[in-house]
Amino acid sequence: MLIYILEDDDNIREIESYTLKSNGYEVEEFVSPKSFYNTLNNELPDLIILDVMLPDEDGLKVLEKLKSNFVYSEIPVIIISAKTTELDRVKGLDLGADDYLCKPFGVMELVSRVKARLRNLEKEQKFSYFGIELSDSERSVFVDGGKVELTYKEFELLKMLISKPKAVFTRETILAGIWGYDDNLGRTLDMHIKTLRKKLGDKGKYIVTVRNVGYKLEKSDKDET
Amino acid sequence: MLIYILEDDDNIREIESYTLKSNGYEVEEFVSPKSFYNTLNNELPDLIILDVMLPDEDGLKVLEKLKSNFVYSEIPVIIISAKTTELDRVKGLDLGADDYLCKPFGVMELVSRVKARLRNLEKEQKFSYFGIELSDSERSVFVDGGKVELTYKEFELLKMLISKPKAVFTRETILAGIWGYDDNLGRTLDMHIKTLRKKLGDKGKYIVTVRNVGYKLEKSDKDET
DNA sequence: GGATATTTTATAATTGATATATAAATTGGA
DNA sequence: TCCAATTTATATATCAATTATAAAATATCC
Repeated sequence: MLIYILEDDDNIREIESYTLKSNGYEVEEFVSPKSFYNTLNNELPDLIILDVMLPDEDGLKVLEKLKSNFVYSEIPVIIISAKTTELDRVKGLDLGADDYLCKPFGVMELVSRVKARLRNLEKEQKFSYFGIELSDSERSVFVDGGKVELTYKEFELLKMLISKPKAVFTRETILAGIWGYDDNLGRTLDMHIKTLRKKLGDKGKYIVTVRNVGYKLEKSDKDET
Repeated sequence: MLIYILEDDDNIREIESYTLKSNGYEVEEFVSPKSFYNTLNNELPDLIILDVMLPDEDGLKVLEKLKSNFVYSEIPVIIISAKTTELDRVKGLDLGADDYLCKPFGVMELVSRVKARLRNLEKEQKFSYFGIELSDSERSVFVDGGKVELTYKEFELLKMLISKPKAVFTRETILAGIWGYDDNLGRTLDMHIKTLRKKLGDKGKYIVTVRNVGYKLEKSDKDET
């Protein structure tokens, strides 16, 4: 589990970082929004810890940007701030923060709140849909009991679709979630849909194209079995 | 959104209940774990607010039971407690609570933290009107329980109309909203209204032409059920 | 460096949107 | 009540946009 910390105070940042690392998390530290944004473009963390009072840019501004861009909006954000009034907390939470911790904070509580936010991700996820079974922890896929070898992108794609069968995922959502793309040019996604369908055999047709929108996983009533 | 409150103190429970209700949530109040469990068997809430010090059974015990049973474990639980030390908070969170709020709490913060927990669930939109059902996330439409396949424009059109039944949408509004047109020339809209009516079958006549203005979705009194 | 995975490019196939022409319905006025 | 004007409905053929596919090029991983 990868955590990004954006905090300009060296002392506090090091306390946070040390605490989380000793609890088994991978941590990247950032002093300014600028370097934070740069790294964010390369790799997405599982959680972000955000200070409010930063030198260049208000932490709440950073929060707003994160939550308004669908590439980042699903990443949990915990604000840690010296601004401690109820109004401050409400502001932060209503802007989309997932938790708000006031300075000075206890390191045990920090860990517990981080754990609480990551709980859903960390537990073993298994999905199944009409003969297609996917285990996240094993990174394995079985179709009608037979193992199917998928590449990284194919697996991520199927995982996204099977995580919520029948729900339509737009091309943008898929490209953002799996590729980290903001803009959609080529036919890369089509390509992976094609190979994934092929590898799923009969069940390949459960991946349904929703023209002008994206794709979904859905077994039509007509399909036997 | 349905919220269950388990809290034995009448004053506090009423404050919580009143606050949440006035923010648009549906609330059920429980004084004892026993009645709480009974109702839980009948209907699952979207969120649970839990007091720690209860007469019969410790609130943390209740929490443990909830989080160890997969039927309930996905429901977010917010603890509200007079036990306010860091250790208390850590205990609650580590047992699986999704948030921990200390008494005395501010009602605004309560609402913000409830919102934060429900944020992911709330965005699913479903509309229905006299046998016509539309799910936005699935991009599906059912008429009298039978699935109807709509094209992109047809779906957008029906979504607009069903989002506010009986309200008249002018041709300009529709063309601007769905086509992005500023000016209205051809018969494109009529065309799509036609195909949409056809696909809705019997219910097609619920799309009413308002001459010189536009269209609306409305079942006339004459139409049998 | 070789095998595999991924992306790009080019082209084909498919589907849905639109324009045009015409028919039908509605309205207001004689 | 009928007629003319206006607006809306319908049918079809064409066009445009989107998606699928195949093959080649590039990147990535042992």
